[in-house]
Amino acid sequence: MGQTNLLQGTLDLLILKTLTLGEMHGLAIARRITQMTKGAFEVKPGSLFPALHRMEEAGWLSSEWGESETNRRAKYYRLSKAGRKQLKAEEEEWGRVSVAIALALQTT
Amino acid sequence: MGQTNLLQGTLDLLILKTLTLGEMHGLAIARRITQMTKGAFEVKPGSLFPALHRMEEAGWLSSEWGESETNRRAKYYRLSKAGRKQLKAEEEEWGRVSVAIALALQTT
DNA sequence: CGGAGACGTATAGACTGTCGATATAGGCGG
DNA sequence: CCGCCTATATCGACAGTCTATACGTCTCCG
Repeated sequence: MGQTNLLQGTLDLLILKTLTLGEMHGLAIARRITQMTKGAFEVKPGSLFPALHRMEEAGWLSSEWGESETNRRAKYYRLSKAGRKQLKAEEEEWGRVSVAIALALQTT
Repeated sequence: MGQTNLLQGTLDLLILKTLTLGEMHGLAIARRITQMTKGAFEVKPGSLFPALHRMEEAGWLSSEWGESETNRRAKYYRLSKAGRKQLKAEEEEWGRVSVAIALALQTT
């Protein structure tokens, strides 16, 4: 049993949300997620890149090669229109799920 | 793409919580979860039983054959001491996770 | 009674997503 | 020039969920 396993299914949501802040390259997204969640989530490369590729495949992201702030070659990702729609859907889904579980947990 | 896919990792939590209401057989647990979450989650047999077996294997539950209210043979599950401890841990974990995601989602 | 259907448990197979480990490549500094 | 950091990438293992299917048995009803 790992330690800070992030809930399956939430990674897409976090990536999409992060990209609303502007285009960003892979590791920068991961860092931003760690930061936004105050360190609660650490996204490992082995999870991040498969997710990015899958999401690009799905048409939610578009990408473009560029250069990072530190002069390394980096692939910049940007939200597509479909991605924005997906984000909205996943935010709503998250709302439903978290309310449902909160409901269950407060049951005496 | 199924419809009401429940987040991986939350099933154990919901089962453990349900069993704090008293011992219960498999399908009754599933029905109770649907009810506690106001229909948001439907736990299918193909998810439920593997989970129950896994959790019993882990020592969180104990089981005993008996008879259901409708006179069918049914296996009654009960929380063990370790199960109560596990529930507490998972409740806390859920708290951390949901706060972290809420934090990320409210980021402007 | 005899068949239909509901109840309850169970498993197999496909599929998806995460993780750890490892690899490559280029820039930067000593 | 060599080691370290950044950045992307992939592979294999693994866990957990879903669909579909199966089987026994109790109840109800014709």
